[in-house]
Amino acid sequence: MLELNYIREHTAEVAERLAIKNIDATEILQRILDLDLRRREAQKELDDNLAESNAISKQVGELFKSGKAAEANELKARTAELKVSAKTLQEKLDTLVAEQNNTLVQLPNTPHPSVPRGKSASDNETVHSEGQFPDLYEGAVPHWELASKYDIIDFELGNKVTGAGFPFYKGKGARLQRALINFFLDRAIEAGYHEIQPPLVVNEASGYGTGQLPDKDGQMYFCEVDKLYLIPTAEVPVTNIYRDVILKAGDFPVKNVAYSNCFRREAGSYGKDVRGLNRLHQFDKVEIVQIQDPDKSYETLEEMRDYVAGLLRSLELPFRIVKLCGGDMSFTSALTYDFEVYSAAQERWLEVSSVSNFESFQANRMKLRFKDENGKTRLCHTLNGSALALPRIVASLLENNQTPEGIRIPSALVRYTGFDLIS
RNA sequence: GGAGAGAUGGCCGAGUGGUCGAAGGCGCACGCCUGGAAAGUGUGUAUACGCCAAAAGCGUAUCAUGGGUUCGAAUCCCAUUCUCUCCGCCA
Repeated sequence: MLELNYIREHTAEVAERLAIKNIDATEILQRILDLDLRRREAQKELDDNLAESNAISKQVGELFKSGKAAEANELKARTAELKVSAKTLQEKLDTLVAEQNNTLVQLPNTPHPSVPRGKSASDNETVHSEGQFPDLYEGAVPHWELASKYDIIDFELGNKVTGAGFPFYKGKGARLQRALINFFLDRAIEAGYHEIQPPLVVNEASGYGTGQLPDKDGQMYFCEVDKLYLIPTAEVPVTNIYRDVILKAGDFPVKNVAYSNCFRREAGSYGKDVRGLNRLHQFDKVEIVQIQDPDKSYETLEEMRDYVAGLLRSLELPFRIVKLCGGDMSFTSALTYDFEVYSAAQERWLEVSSVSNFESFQANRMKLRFKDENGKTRLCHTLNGSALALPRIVASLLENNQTPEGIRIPSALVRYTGFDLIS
């Protein structure tokens, strides 16, 4: 949620930045300002009303104490009137506040001025690419075929036991999963992140805090009886640790890392996008989350970007970094870098990480604040990134490293897998 | 799942109808003391919104949440949520 005060003082700038996301916000911003004006007016009226009745109550108490019951009863008549008007004024204020909030939450985050304009993924800007496409031998196949050839991932079994999008990992496939998780966690800890094991289900307030609710609730699995949501990413529980928290300036940067299963309904997805490991309902991901001083969050974003690039380099995967254009960015993000690895047998780029700065957008929803050097309470900036999401990494590892003898494991992983070839 | 107890500030904890945003303690910040530190000591220490050009100041709300009683509620009543203890079940 954008900050009301910021909108009030920088209306034109907010409109300009939202235009990068192809949103003409002038009307809605004007509506927010109008509502704000009316809200303040209503609050003033109500406050004055309550102030008067508070004052009278005090007098009444004193009169009773000094035995002047008659005078006290006279004053009581006035409070009866005030009570009625207070009720009306309160309702009016509540309506205006609700309306203002409802309008405010409809606005997505303002993109950073450097975000390229554009409508769709094709307008994204590739800012970096690295690594060589492998020369596959004649007879190389996509990962789903490798999975069954070496019996390491079983999609059929997943279909039987649960449903599509819930594969079993078996033998060296399972071991590879565990190796990747440990590798990613160890690297994050070396980089100064604090390891967290979060709950995999969260309540409604948490879903709201990171912005999955109310707009994207169809994406999450929901336990009706307990009113709990399965997390679509560890970002949700890990960021919500700091809901309603006021940090000290010295606490920055807060760096947490969490491995978790992620659950996504992915309603409406189909075709080659969901083939094999390309899109699952349950998958593994290591997520890095930082909370930072607003003045330093963009430095931190670059640091996180370099960190993720380092991971892909270690895995010897060809990748590119894409700066998302306004039209392709998420609702909550101010600047996002997507990382895509090249999966050689499918001959396509697979998104394996998304690193974003949310500025104060999530913090405002969550009331995540800090006291600056002057003792002023301000909103923090939040950032997060996948480091990394496993399935597509596995897909490209399998495809890119396949040889007639078997699948070669990159050397950085061997001490985690305990084998260097899947055959 | 059954029975009971409880929810107060960063933490502990007092407060059963008015003068309570809330005693006391701890913690924290700044100062004094000290060669330095500890101890001691003094002051300060919630959040949001509003009024004001702004600061100071003032107003309003907030003692789990929502509603009610009352001129007046942290305090009384109702509902909800959560936590704890005991029993049952269980990795």
